[in-house]
Amino acid sequence: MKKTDARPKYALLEEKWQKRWEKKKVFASPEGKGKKYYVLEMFPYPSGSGLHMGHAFNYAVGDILARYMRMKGHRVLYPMGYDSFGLPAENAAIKEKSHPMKFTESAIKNFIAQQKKIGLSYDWSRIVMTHKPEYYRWNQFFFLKFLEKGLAYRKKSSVNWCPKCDSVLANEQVIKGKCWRHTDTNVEIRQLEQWFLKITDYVEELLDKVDGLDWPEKIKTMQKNWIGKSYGTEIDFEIGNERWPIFTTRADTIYGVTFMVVSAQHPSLMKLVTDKQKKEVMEFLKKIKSVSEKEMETLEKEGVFTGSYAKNPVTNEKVPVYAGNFVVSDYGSGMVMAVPGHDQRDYEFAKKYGLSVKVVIKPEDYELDEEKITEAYEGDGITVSSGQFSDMKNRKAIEKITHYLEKKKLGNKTVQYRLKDWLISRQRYWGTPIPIVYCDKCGIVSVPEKELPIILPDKVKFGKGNPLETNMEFVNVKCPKCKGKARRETDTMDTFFDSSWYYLRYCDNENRKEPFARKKVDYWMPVDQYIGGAEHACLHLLYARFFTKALRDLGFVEFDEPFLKLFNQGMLHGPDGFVMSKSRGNVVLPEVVSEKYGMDTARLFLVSTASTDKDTEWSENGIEGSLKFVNKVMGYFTGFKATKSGGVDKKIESKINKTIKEVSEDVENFRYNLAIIKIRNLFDKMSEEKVSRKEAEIFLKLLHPFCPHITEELWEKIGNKSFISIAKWPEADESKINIEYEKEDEVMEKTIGDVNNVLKIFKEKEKSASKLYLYVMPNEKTIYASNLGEIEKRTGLKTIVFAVNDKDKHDPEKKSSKAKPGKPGIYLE
RNA sequence: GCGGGAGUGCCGGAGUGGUCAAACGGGUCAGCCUUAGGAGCUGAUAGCUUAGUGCUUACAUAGGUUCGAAUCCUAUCUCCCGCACCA
Repeated sequence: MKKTDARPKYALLEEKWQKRWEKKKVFASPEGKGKKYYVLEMFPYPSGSGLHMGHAFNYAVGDILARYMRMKGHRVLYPMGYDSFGLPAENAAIKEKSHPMKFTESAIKNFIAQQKKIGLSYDWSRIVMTHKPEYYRWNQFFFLKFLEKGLAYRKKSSVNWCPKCDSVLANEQVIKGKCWRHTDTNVEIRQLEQWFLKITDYVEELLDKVDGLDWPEKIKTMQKNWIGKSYGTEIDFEIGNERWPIFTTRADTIYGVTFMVVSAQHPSLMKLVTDKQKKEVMEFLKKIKSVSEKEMETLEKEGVFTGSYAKNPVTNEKVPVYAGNFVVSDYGSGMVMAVPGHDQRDYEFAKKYGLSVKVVIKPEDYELDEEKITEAYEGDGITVSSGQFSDMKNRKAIEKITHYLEKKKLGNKTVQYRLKDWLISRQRYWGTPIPIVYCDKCGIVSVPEKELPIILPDKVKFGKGNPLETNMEFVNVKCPKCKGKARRETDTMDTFFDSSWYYLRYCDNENRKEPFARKKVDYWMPVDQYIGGAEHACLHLLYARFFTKALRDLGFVEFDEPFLKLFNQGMLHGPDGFVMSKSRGNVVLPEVVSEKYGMDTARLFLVSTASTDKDTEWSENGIEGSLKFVNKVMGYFTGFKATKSGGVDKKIESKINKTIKEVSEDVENFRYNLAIIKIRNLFDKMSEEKVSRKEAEIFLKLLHPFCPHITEELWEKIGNKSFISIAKWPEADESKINIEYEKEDEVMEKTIGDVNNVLKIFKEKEKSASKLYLYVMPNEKTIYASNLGEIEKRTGLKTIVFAVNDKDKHDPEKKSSKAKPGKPGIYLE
């Protein structure tokens, strides 16, 4: 019962300050002179369930930094907004027979209220919501600009289709063959005509500039892998009378090709299938389609002969062409040359279908016997049985063979990327309408800029298919060019389009004439510190980088990279050990925690258990400790009496300056947990000594980023009229830091420890003592004397200090002879 | 399979060549205060040993480098995360 009574005390206080901050616009961030600092958290998708402790943790991390930077004297831009378009709102609305608009706006309201309760120092006047026409009209605007520039295009191709989303997905949204939102739903491949953004135009820059970013290595590696650059050779094989290009990184093994494999999903597969083989191939295709999800992971390599033969361009040998389930259709050209001697997958396939294995590379230090090998040799070595290319290092052979092919116009050196163009069409309602009209006469026609925004109509029927198609007023339009009958594009944009530039809109969120004023963006951008989870490594973070580069080339911005520094805060796990999420049902709500302990306690606790970049499991086991500390601080300042000036304690002064220095460094490096330890430590020292008002204020300032509400309250209580939120962060005076004091403390600790140890032994022997005699070096006498109170308190003994050379000291057992510098003789009685 | 990260005391976790039996918090135990305490304060919390000492064993496991390792190297095991039949 007792534990829960923190709420009334702190709730009122929190509310009071939150209101004052808002009323006085303490966190407004106008442009101006002085250094700017842009702290940004990935804006949330406003889900109906509101935010939980995991979000609170994320935002607390940013808020602490923002508050620190503000006090440091920077002009801090710290905004919040909502990624409010998207499928979940649409689905939830359908389920609850509501409208996504209604659903979303109430969710946002709820989010804002919750975030305000956490005490986050956002400049709310800069709010951005992507579902508002004032925002998404600029999506449409940018889309048209991209189209003009050739960065947006429409193409029919195999696309990922999620049957549960009822929509296509970008490659980045397909995870292990499943939909990112529906992890139990297999993504299907469909041939559709869709809108793409040419992210591949920037593939080289996206790859190159990753290295220069101050981002976690992990994220950088993930992006690089996603882009997946590999060097190789494109080689034409003749099948029938047609040339079929394939991609390989191992041109050196071309003499070892014994068959070819084309992807079973290859769009032109049937061209290769002879009449005789048709039946067999069809059966095979049917079979691999029915493979369940589970089997996908351990799938055996399977295939079927197509009936065709391919001519090896170097050897002129004819090898059979198989259709196989292990060849990826959309990488390279969807067909591979198979070299079972030097590729394990090909080897397995060859063994299964009785195809021959040829060794054309042999290791330098041992022999390979074609007949006896049990696996492919994938390493480097010397080429053998390779005609004019025999007897050379295989790496060299790659060059030679490629060169030979280039000369004969049968192939060329190429680079392959895994990255594909970004598919942005979605067959769903709750998103930005794509500003395009299809005219029978004129074809694809852009909506003129001055007609923007194309407003997403309210009235649609949800059910099967794309809801926008049910609103005829929306669909049926006049062609902007010929004024004839035309049909509006009903696909909407991927919401990652929205989140690709929201950070720019914060800089000038109310601009009605343009997406943002160049001047303002120049002032604030790039983002100095971006904070968010790692799950966006290959999604949002990649798209946003691409967008920035595209906008740069369109003349909208001047910089290359949007986010200079990225910090991945750890995931907060629920009490059950799993990542906290509504769907798992293990969420802990900030309101509940705040009610029990107060928000400052919760904030303090969240960032003090572990380093903020590590995953943490939520448990209230330790929160009592934070509450105790907050209570102690409150108590201390309630009865605070400053010493009159002149009574400055050098020791405290040293400690304070050291703490300022270290806490500043810790905060700047997200070592909040360590900063808090040092703040607590300082507090312990301060509460033992006499402290001036200035010193007390420094303590409050150090604590403020973590516990903004109580520090405002106490700041006011000790006589300040302004806000501590915008007070100046203390500067450490390093000349005042004296390590001698620390040593003194250590000596004192050691002595107290020794005394307690003796006491313990006394107790075991059932002896008792009430007096402590310390025999110290003459020059140390004052140090011990000044710490007498401390010693008495912590040992519970009446203490008398003698210098070893005091003549009339009480020393019946001659313990004074044991004394050394920093280590007094001890006698108990 | 590839890539990234991690394994520390009863627990959460600091610490990345000596100042380490290891910060800080939690828990537990003991003492004080007290009518009582779930509040506060003090101490203890690897083992043995001792009037404040000394020793042994410890930072996943096994080796190694070093005057010296939780910290560096090698191998192994375990866990987490990302990618995954990319030719």
